[in-house]
Amino acid sequence: MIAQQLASSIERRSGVSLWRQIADQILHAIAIGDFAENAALPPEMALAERYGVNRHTVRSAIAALVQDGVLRAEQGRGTFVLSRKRLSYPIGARTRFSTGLQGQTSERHILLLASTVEPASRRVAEALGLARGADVIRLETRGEADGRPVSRATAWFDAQRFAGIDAAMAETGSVTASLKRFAINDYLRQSTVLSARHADAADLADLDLQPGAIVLVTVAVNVTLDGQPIQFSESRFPAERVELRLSANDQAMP
Amino acid sequence: MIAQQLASSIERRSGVSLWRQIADQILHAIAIGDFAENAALPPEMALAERYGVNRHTVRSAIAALVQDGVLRAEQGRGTFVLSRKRLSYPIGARTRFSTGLQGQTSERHILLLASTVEPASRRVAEALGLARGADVIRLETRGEADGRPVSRATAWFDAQRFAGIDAAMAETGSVTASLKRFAINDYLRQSTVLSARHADAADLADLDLQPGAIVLVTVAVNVTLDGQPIQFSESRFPAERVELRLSANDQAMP
DNA sequence: AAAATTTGTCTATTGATATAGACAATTATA
DNA sequence: TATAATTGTCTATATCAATAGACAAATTTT
Repeated sequence: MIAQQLASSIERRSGVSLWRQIADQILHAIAIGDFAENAALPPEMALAERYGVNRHTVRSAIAALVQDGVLRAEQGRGTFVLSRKRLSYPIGARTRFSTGLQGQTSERHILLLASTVEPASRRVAEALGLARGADVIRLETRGEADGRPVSRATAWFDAQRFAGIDAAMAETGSVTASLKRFAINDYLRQSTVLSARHADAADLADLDLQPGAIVLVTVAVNVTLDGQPIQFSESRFPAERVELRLSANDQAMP
Repeated sequence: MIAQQLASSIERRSGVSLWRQIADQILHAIAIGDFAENAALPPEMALAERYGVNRHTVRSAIAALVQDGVLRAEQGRGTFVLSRKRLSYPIGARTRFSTGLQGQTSERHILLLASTVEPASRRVAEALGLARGADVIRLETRGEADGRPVSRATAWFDAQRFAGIDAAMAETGSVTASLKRFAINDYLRQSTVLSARHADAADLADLDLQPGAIVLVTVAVNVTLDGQPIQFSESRFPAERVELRLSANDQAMP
């Protein structure tokens, strides 16, 4: 009964192994709340029947999720759900990392992984309104909530105008706080483009994901109140841990 | 030089075959515009070296994309990109299917696949403000642009208030037009929740996707201007064909 | 205490995935 | 026209994924 919601369709000869497809579906069922924390998964034999596969194939899927810290298997008792539901990350004109997750986590912060100065690519130059090849600062950051990585972002700033923002980020752990040092007390998200893909090797490592994981990708431009571009960024969110939420209030312009 | 952007990281023993990972990366590179239409892919040997795999593995990836209509291989010449960039689907308080894609496609419409009356699940009842088990109409639709499926949606309406909306949808092919028959001339999107997952078997068939494809999922509630819930819906967008765009204007409340 | 349920481990076999090498067929280039 | 570059096809082999069956180990139920 509990698992009535679990989808039961898998594809053979797809280039994606059956055990991974099953693992993904279990993960999805947990993510949308079909299984409460500590709830028991259906027995291996029941899952095998449902998906029309061998018990060992189900065991491979479960083993991967146990390895991933999502499930806990106990001999003689059953297999149980460890991980909580996905974080709901609000997104809109006034998207801010820290305030957005309030109430869902007890602790959250942004970690600066690396920063470099480089010539602007076409894409970055266009977004920031700079000449192609102009110096930009690139910041690589990771967002963490309760010790779990929930985002991995790459952000670009005009190197001339925002010289030293890397140090400010390292110190404050906040984009909002860092921008205040450059006399920017408020800013808006001008545009956000959303897509999804499989995580690449670097993201797998940085976000502590298993191969085959999906990331939501947002490409965004932040602007000052009078429309000057400040920041161009690409953020990756692990789809198994985070969902993005557009609420009416967030969508409203200030 | 052309393929300088192509990522070159793949994971072994991940449950996802190497040829599928490579196919996904090529697809992604095309989707973000790294390859223009009719541009030549690097030769098979070059790709094999870049990914550190055998040429035959690259050939499997290319074969899948040729089968999928994304690439065209010509003996002696090379392999060329057929498909265009992703559609950019605007999303916000005033999301409408048809108007949103204007300028990007010459033709677009919504097809009603099926409709049924059923008791409301917990999720649907909560969203629509109905008692659990109350009758609701479920519409299954597919959005098409220039003959290509670009969305697959399931929508629920209060069966009492919107009796006959299935017929209206079949006739008009538009949610906006159908709602006008019920004296609703304007409506807003109250909330949107975004996630991503692998397409299930039904979506693979309906959206004409290859196994392993990723879909963006939006769960949304539409309300009247005074906040009464009208429609609850879950839409799936093939990530390889569609990206979702939040622009400042779309985010603004009217 | 006995029986039933459930996860854990082992062996064996089959099919899909990946590697390796050779050579043919077609097109572009020197 | 010869040469190089590129895709297409074939054979062979190794590894991973999936199936099948049997039984052990731990826990819960009767």
